[in-house]
Order: sequence, then structure tokens, then C-alpha cells
Amino acid sequence: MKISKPRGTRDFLPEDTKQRRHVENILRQIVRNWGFNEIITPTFESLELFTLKSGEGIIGELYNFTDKGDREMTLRPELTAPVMRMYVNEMQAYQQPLKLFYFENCFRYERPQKGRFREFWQFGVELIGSNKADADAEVIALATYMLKAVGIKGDLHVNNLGVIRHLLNILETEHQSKIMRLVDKKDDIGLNDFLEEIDAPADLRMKLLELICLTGDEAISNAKELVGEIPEIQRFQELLTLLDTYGVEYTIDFGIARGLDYYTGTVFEIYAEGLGAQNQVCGGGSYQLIKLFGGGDVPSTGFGLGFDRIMEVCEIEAPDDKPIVIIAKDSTRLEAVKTSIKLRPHMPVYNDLMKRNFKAQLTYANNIGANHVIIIGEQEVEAGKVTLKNMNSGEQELLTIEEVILKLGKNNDTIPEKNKKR
RNA sequence: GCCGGGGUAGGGUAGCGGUUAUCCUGUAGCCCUGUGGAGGCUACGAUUCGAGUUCGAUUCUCGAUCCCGGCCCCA
Repeated sequence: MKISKPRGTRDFLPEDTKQRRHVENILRQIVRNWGFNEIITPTFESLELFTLKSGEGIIGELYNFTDKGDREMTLRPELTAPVMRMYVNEMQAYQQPLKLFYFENCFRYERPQKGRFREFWQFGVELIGSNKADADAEVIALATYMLKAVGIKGDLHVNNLGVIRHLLNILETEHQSKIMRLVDKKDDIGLNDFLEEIDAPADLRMKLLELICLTGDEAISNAKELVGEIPEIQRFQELLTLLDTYGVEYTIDFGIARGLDYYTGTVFEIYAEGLGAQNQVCGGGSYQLIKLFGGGDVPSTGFGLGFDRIMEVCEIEAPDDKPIVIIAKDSTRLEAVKTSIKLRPHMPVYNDLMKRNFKAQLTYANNIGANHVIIIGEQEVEAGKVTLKNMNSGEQELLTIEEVILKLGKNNDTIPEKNKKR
């Protein structure tokens, strides 16, 4: 009886894995160059960490369990909360701003569909300690640069929640939250009904419905007409000026709400084409979670990139490994092993492990796409050299191992390419 | 949790009440023990699971399960 993999999980074959690692390393390199440092948090955490952040309702979507010491645990559904927990536990005295990033798997008990799995990977960034527009701008710009680097055309939408909150601040806090959630869902009917239900002032109602539809270049001036010259708009403009300077293209969109109370001002989402219903590849903003987890009043900005969705639409190819195959006879197998040891610091080398005959070894080399084979037979051993055969041209030459290393180090562009990656 | 569409060797497929379950590809080996890519031959390998209808089910019915897509949700 075959055992199948759990629902919503995936096996990554060698080709898939190579591709994922390649893209992952490109992203990692960019984030490092922007001055962020990678961290790793536990795969499972206390259930409370996430219910604290998101409420009890989240439990339905978690892979939670009780451990043998009767502790309520869960596989992490996201990484912002763990990173904030880590900060509160052990990084509060660090020099700020603290620039952290992660690339880890997360788990949600949900119905799988296109771009949605039960185990999925998130690449995220958290900048802790600054509430300035400069911090928000750097984080947003970074997200767009990352997507660009892997060849994805993203559509960036930005908002500052301060504006809509300014409008709503005459209402009860709970009503404000509910409205933000409805705005986030773009549930206009539900929003209307709710405004009716709480008997919101007509003036507010009109302005709100108008505001959340504002997008594009005119949005700022239109918003000013609705709410006046409030500091939040100024702050929003400061951010946009910075984004212009970064060369980032964006759409102002007062309809982005992100639905959660802990977002403080700047919020943004990036969408990509070709992903069906799950087209959001990135989401983030500035938020205040540290206080909730028992730390100080420290502001943060961050985002999460849906790595699996990126892999769905990203078309860049990982470089080939271009393996070298050593071909030996029964009498020279030990010599082949010794040679492989000398070559392996410089290139990927395959020995025959199947005791195949000479011809079949060549066929094997051909099938795995080797550009070169190294033939070690009695003649070569006698000469103290090896035969290097180019599988594309068929040319052969008798060389010392040192000469082979020199030659393939120069001609085989795999080697420098590989070093470049790290 | 809900709604649609699907499951036949590792991958891609044909059969649609009775077949030795078809073909392509793949892998291993041989033709061919110092020269690969072609060809020939051989081997390996499948009806998702469980009930029901039937003399007989891969085929029809129901249920489960998994996959694909959508809804809900999206921290």
C-alpha cells in the first residue's frame, strides 16, 4: 500500500528544488544588500501567540495540537507574530532600526486551490523601531525590487489608513474595526448595511463611500477635499515622494484596508497576473504588535511575500549543473575514485556506481546532460593522465588532472556562476 | 465547511459491461567488455479505495479519498 503525501503539501523534485533555491537565493541576496539580516524562528509556537494577534477564530485554520505536557501548540501560520515574539524575548536592547528577514514554511489548515497550500513558504521582512515614512518607503521599495529581480510584474497598491481612520474616529472603536474589515473585503453591500445599522451620520457615510473608491493620481487631492489638510495626508504624501525617488510605480488606493486592527498607517498590497483567484503575491504595512506581546511601544513595518505564488509566475531558469562523468573500466575503478576526489572541489563529478560497461557509461553521461566526460582506462593510468572528452564536439585530449581543472574552470561557465550565487 | 470537474504503469494515454487492459515514453539489461545520442530485442510497471447492481465492473450507481478550479476565510 502506497502512502500518499498529506493533502495540501507538495514534493519538490530535484528540478523543482533547484529552481526554488535559485529564486530564493536571488531574493536573499537582494534583501541582504538592503541591509536586512536573516533569522529563524521555531516551526511551532504556543497557540496563544496567534490567538493573541488574531483572535480565537483563527484556530479553525491552524494545525494546532496539544503536546505531551498538555501545552497548546500550533505549527506557525505566519511569521510576523513569531518575529515580534522573538524581538520582545531577546532583542529589545538591539540598536534600532532592526532589519530582519526570514524565509520559512508556514502551515494553515485550509482548502487547497491555485496558489494556496497547507504548507507554504513565506519570504518576509520586518523593520523594527521606526515609524517614519522613510522606513515604510524602504520596505515597500524593497518588495518591488525583489519582485522585479525575479521577473514578476507586480501591481502595487498603497494606502495610509490614517486617512480613513480620521473619518471614522467619531464612531465606536468596535464599529471602526468592523468597517475596516468590510472595506478590506470590498463588501460594499455589507458596508452599506452596516452603516445603516449603526445609523452613521449621512455626511460620514457619503465621505467614506467616496473615499474608499479613490484610486490613482488624483486620489490625494480628491481625498483632501473630503477630509481636509490632515497630517495623515501629509505623511502619505511624504511616503509617495520617497517612492517616486526610489523609482517605484504605485497606485494610490484608499480601498486597501488589510482588515486588521494592528496596522497603524501605511498599508500596501502587490498583485500579479496569472494566479487566478489568489493573485496577491505580497502584502504588508506598518503595524504595532510589540506592545501586544509584552514589549514596549515600538513601531514596525514589514511585508510577506507568497513564495509559492512567486514560483507560479516567475520564469527565470536556474543555471544547469553541467556534470562531469568519469568513465572507467573494471581495472581502473579505484583510479576513477581517486580522480573524482581531486576534481570535486572544483566541479560536480559523477562516478559509475552501477558497474556498467564502457559504452553504457557513456550513454549514462549523455542522458544526464554531461558536457564533458573523463575517461580513465589502462592507457590513461599508464600515462598518468586522463582523457577529457567534449560530449558536444566529440573531441578528446589527454590531460593531467590539473589541466582538466584549469580547462573546465575556464570554459565551464557553471563554476563562476555558482560562486556568484552565494 | 460548501460548490463544480477529474483519478487507468514513474510520466502521457486507449478501452466505456466479458480484452492476456492498448500504445507512447521512462527505467534496467542485451545486441555491442575503449567511445554516447539512432535502431532492434527482453524485463519492470497501472484500472484510487469501499460498498452496491450484475453470471461478470476499469466500464453503471452510491459513499469515501486525493488532485484541479471556485466560494468562505485569509492572521
